[in-house]
Amino acid sequence: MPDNFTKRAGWCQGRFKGYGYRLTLSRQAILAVLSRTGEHLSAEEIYHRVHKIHPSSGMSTVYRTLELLVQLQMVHKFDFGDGRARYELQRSKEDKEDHHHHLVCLRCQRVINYTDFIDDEVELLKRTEKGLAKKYNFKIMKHILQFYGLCEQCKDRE
Amino acid sequence: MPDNFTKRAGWCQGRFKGYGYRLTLSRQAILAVLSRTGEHLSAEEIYHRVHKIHPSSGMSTVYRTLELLVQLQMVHKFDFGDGRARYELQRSKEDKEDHHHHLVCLRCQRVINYTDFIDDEVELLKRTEKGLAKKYNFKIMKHILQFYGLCEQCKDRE
DNA sequence: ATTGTAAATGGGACTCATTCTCATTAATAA
DNA sequence: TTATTAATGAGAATGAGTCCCATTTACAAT
Ligand SMILES: [Mn+2]
Ligand SMILES: [Mn+2]
Ligand SMILES: [Zn+2]
Ligand SMILES: [Zn+2]
Repeated sequence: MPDNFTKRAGWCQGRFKGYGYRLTLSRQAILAVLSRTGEHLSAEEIYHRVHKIHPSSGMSTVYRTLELLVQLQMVHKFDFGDGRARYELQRSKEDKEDHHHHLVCLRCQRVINYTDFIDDEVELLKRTEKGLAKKYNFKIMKHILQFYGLCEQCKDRE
Repeated sequence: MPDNFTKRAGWCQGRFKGYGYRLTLSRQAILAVLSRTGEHLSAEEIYHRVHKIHPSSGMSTVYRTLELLVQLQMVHKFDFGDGRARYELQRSKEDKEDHHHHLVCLRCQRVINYTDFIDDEVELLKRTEKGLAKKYNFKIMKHILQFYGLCEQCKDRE
């Protein structure tokens, strides 16, 4: 009986192969790492975890693969403002349960996924997108909405 | 009769001095450049324009001054996803006429300021911030909301 | 105007995330 | 098995931004 992580990794691998790319050991390891975490990992953090599974993988491959996964929309790439990109696996393409936004602590870099208010937000964003697209004749492809501040642990410190 | 740009630059200089900092030629030049543009300039672009006014200014000073201006909230720093920060003068601290969000072209990097829907957006953001602050005991200090896509000129190209 | 002083500067060395290059390896189809 | 060619890993290169420090400059006090 495979656990959820393993199942998810398997599904990802299938999807990946479906696009016609070769499923190498490095790529398997990267997908495994992304599948089994809920964190927002940097390329370096991913590299370290991949290294435990498949020590001969290199940083170049990690970057290359992440870039590819982002392009295939299997992974989301975020910039939380600390100078290094973060990556997060797209869980269900059929959104709803997966769709969330982020709260980022400016002090400890903790990232909280939140789904509260998402419905209101999504509705407003859709409306805004439609209005902007028409007024500026702009094809909107994505948006970024993030809140920054101090988390519970950091706001009282020192 | 000083034009608007000159007036704005003068106002900025006064504000800057009010904080107790020395008004050097480099700083004057940087404020002048920011005052007379509506664009979202990178540090390098600012450096080039400053160089025309005051050729002996260096990049270090441009970066240092921008950092200071951001800290004083006289300038906003943005990341539009192309690997270099952009800077924009805060025009009126008393918001309203100044408050806007951004539409960013992924192809030509053009940035459009828009104020449409701003009221709705601001209201939703305020509500969301309040809810998140309570639920996650998080002190929210700022947010980022940006739309990305293809501008009028780029969407039809090839 | 002159001077004393700390603030600010400029330029070049440095950092560090990411990208590039290229000789070698390995996944897949035949 | 083998041929093909995508993918890799190591390390060099890139480039935005930061840091250091000897020199200069703004400006307050004379
Ligand atoms: Mn997330
Ligand atoms: Mn703007
Ligand atoms: Zn924190
Ligand atoms: Zn464009």
